[in-house]
Amino acid sequence: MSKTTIAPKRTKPLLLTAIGRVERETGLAKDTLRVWERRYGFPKPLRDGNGERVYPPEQVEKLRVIRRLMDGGMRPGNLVNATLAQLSERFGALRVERGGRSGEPSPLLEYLPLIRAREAGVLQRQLAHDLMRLGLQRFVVDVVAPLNVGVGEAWTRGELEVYEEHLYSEQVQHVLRQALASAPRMTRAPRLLLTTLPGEQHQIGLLMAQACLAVEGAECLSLGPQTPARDIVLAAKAHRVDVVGLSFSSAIRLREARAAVVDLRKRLDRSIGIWAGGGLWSGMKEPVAGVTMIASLDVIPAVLTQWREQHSKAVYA
Amino acid sequence: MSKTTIAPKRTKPLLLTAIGRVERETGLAKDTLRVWERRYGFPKPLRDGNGERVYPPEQVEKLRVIRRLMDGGMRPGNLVNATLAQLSERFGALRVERGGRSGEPSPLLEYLPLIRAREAGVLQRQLAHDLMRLGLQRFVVDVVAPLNVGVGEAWTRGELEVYEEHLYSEQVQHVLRQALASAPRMTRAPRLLLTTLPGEQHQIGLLMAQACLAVEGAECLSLGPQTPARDIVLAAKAHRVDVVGLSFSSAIRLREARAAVVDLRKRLDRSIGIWAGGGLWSGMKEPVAGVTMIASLDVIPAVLTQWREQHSKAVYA
DNA sequence: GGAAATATTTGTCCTAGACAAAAACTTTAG
DNA sequence: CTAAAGTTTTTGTCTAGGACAAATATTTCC
Repeated sequence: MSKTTIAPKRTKPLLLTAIGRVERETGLAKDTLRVWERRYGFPKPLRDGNGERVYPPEQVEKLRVIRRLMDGGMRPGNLVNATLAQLSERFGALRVERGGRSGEPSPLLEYLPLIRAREAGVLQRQLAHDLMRLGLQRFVVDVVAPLNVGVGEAWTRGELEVYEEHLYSEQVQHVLRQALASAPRMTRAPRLLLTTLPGEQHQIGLLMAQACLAVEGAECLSLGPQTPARDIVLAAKAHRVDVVGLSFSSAIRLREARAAVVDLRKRLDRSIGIWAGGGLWSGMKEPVAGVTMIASLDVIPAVLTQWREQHSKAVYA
Repeated sequence: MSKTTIAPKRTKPLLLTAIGRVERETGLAKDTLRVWERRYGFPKPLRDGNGERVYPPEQVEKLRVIRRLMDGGMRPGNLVNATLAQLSERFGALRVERGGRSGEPSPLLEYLPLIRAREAGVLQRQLAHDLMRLGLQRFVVDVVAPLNVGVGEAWTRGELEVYEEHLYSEQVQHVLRQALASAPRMTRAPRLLLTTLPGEQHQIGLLMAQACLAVEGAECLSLGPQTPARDIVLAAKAHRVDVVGLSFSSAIRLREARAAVVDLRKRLDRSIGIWAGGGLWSGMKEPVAGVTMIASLDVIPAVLTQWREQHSKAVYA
């Protein structure tokens, strides 16, 4: 290189975002961003001195909105060439039926204002209060679970900001962990290893499951979120667990999740059960062989009972 | 298409892994995997019917080991053409000086056996005991922080499995959250918004910071990990915080972290401070303008005091 | 010894084409 | 009118090989 590089060589203009960063911020893969540009003409990033894409903030913002509408079930083809204003209007049209049954007195009505008002303290106290009132089991099933669905939907419809959802998660997690810590530690069978697969970040599903299981006396060992399949196999072996429990929020693609579970089933010793739970499976048709699907927290006690019956038979027969 | 597609079209052979999954499992980008194949001849995946790469498990395993050695500072060029056995030997040669000062009576000696023995219950009791004995502040600074570093190093050297580290994290998190819940909730200035940037998953750093800050009476609001810059800005505004606190483990590249912090500084109102903490910054030379770097939890009280002094001056002067 | 210049290594980005899975739409049968 | 079966469109992910700058290692010079 010559010595004429006195001028700063690559001072990226203020706030323009490279493709890698856009991928991280929007969750849209680099390949996807490029193919949209080719097909739909949006996004249309500027280019820096090296011919590399740089995205102005408005485009990143619009991508974010599109992503959100897509999470609600819309397809990009119709979205990319709409204006931001037009996109905002479409939030109302999002399908709401995700959870299924409605009409019940949802805790959402009570809690959503608290989340919206950003009253972290009040929110936490209300949660703690409901926990006291209902007991851990009912609190999880009747309050936290539907609340989660509701918050997810509200977010999808654009009624909540990301940070409001983050704050909510944090409070719920705090309350649940506290409750778990004070719950008596049982050591009845089955021994369970709880975790999520890589890509699934939501911890709350895991905590809810742990709570329901702990209440029923099962011995839980949680690895936290995102354990690679290989390490789940190793851990299950090392800790001699009877069952591996996996949690899936509905924020993940059904196909991928299915494939991952099938893969794990292949790698894991047949004597170890796999229980796959979470909102994701509620819409599923065909089950995976050798895997118990738990579409709702309600059925955990039944699944446990069944396991214990089968297992005691196997042992004493 | 003809109707001769009676034979199953694309039954992926058992346990072979497509490039997307390898990316998720090893953390190596698709581009990187392809460029290594071109340059070094490893990995050398098979091809499926469509000419797409499928990786056999041994290669994925080796990639995982390589990734681990690279996290310890080695470079791929020398690693990719070594056998698995040769790679194992190199774990011993990893640089150990990361933390800097050593020779202190490390809690690692006491705890590592517990983690290794997979005694979740004992581990948690020991942590709780030390918490009682030392108080939250000292517990965090003298036990959890060095323990974290030690566990990270042990993992890097191949002395711990991923699932052992996961289990450790989960226990520590539990104990810390419990302690935080029972700590009195102060409402003294400054108001802090705590979170991590996208890509930084480690929650423990965040919790440690929260603990140290809570002890000093600062009002903390944690959003949990991985809040996009845009949402940090919105949240800081909505909650009228004085300072945004960010935690960085050393598992992230310094350059990217720096860029992200600089970017946030640009977007955030100048009246709102940014405190960037975590193991990552201990090796840093030049600070970022307008950002307070907190290389160690020790200095949090001092930083708080300083902020309070400056701020009271500003208000009453 | 240490600083400066040079060389190598390495990750990320580029283009533009291909194809299969999923979704939407159309047709056919009961 | 519903349901199954077939067709078309939409969409994401994969491919190849080239390019380049940042990071790291090595040599040269004082």
